[in-house]
Amino acid sequence: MARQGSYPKGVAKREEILEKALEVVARVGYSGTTVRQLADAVGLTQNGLLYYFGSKENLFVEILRHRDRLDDIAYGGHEGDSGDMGEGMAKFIRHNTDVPGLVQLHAGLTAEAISPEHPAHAYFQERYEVFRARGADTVRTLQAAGKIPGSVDAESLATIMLAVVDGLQTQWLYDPRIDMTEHFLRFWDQVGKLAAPEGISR
Amino acid sequence: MARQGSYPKGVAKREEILEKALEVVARVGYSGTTVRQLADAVGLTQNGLLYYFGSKENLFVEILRHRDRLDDIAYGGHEGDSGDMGEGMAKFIRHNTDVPGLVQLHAGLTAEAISPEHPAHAYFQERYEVFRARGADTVRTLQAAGKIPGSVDAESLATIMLAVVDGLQTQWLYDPRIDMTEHFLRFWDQVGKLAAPEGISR
DNA sequence: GTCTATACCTAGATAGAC
DNA sequence: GTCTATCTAGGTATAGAC
Repeated sequence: MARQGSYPKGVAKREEILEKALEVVARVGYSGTTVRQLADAVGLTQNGLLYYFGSKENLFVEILRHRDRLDDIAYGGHEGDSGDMGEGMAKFIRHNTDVPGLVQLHAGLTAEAISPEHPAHAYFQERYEVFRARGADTVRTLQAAGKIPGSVDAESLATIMLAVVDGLQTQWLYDPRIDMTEHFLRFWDQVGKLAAPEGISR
Repeated sequence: MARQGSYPKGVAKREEILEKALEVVARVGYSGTTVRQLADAVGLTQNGLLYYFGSKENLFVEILRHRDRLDDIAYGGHEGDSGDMGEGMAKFIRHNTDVPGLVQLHAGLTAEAISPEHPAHAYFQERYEVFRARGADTVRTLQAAGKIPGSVDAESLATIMLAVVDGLQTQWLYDPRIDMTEHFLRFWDQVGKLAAPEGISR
């Protein structure tokens, strides 16, 4: 079907829209942003823009996917460095502090897409699953290395960690004085202490 | 100004609307619910309903306040029983499992009301503050009783606990197989273990 | 004080011209 | 690939009946 975007111009415009949209969302906030505003920002009419993404929701999902790709490169922390799981997460959180618009978009869409019919539902559902699975894997690696006790349930810890990150972001959005990174590190510290309580090794 | 609702009939109708709205939201979901549907459910026109609450958002905030009052009575856990902080929370979470519509409403509005201009913003902001303060107080009580080490920052633990609850709810909304209560209890268990690591008291 | 009817506005989506 | 025109849905404001 010769997918749209196969022509250089279209591809470039798509990119431009993604970039600008991010800027606008960052400034205006997610719920406040309308398609028209975004269209204005790139010199298109509403429908000129929708031609590229089909719908508002689709555009926003694309923004998040775009971010995921970038983050995955920057903070992926795939191979090897699982010893620094906490520090990797902390870096990621710290980075998020600089892009409140994105965080708001993420939080907003997450909530909106809870109904299974929502166009963005699959994206988030899958994202949660992937992150939980990855997290659990890393935890198991840490357990094998003796950094986390084997008694801890890997899936559960991964789930809780994700919850902490999500939850802290919400609170931060309501009160930017809240230091997400610090709170997360305190949480992670406690997890670490479980392995080596009060300097007693066993 | 002779506030509306000073007449018995109005008061009763308000109650009825609140109840029915809850039912509808529970069934249709938050984002799917329209004012017209709610109006139909209580045998009013759209504007007949809006007469009572002014706007859609206002109505929803009222629903949440209403729930807060009920929950506060049922799971408030104010005086004395702070020793069971975790169990109290767990009960609350377990209860939420039975009212997914409410949880969805809460999650949806929380995200939507992040912009400071949103009519529900103040409600959530204040709620977070109150819950953090209350939680921190309880933590301090537990510390005084030696159930949590003094080295833990009470505010931080309260913040994290709130985050865990919020975050678990989101994941649960995306996948009801996730056992929020169990995950929360695991989390809380670990907190407890910090005080008595591996049976070593100090 | 309680409620209806009407009219209005915003915002997203669709169809078809260019 | 982009625009104009048009449609629809849903929330809101106002006037006034009961």
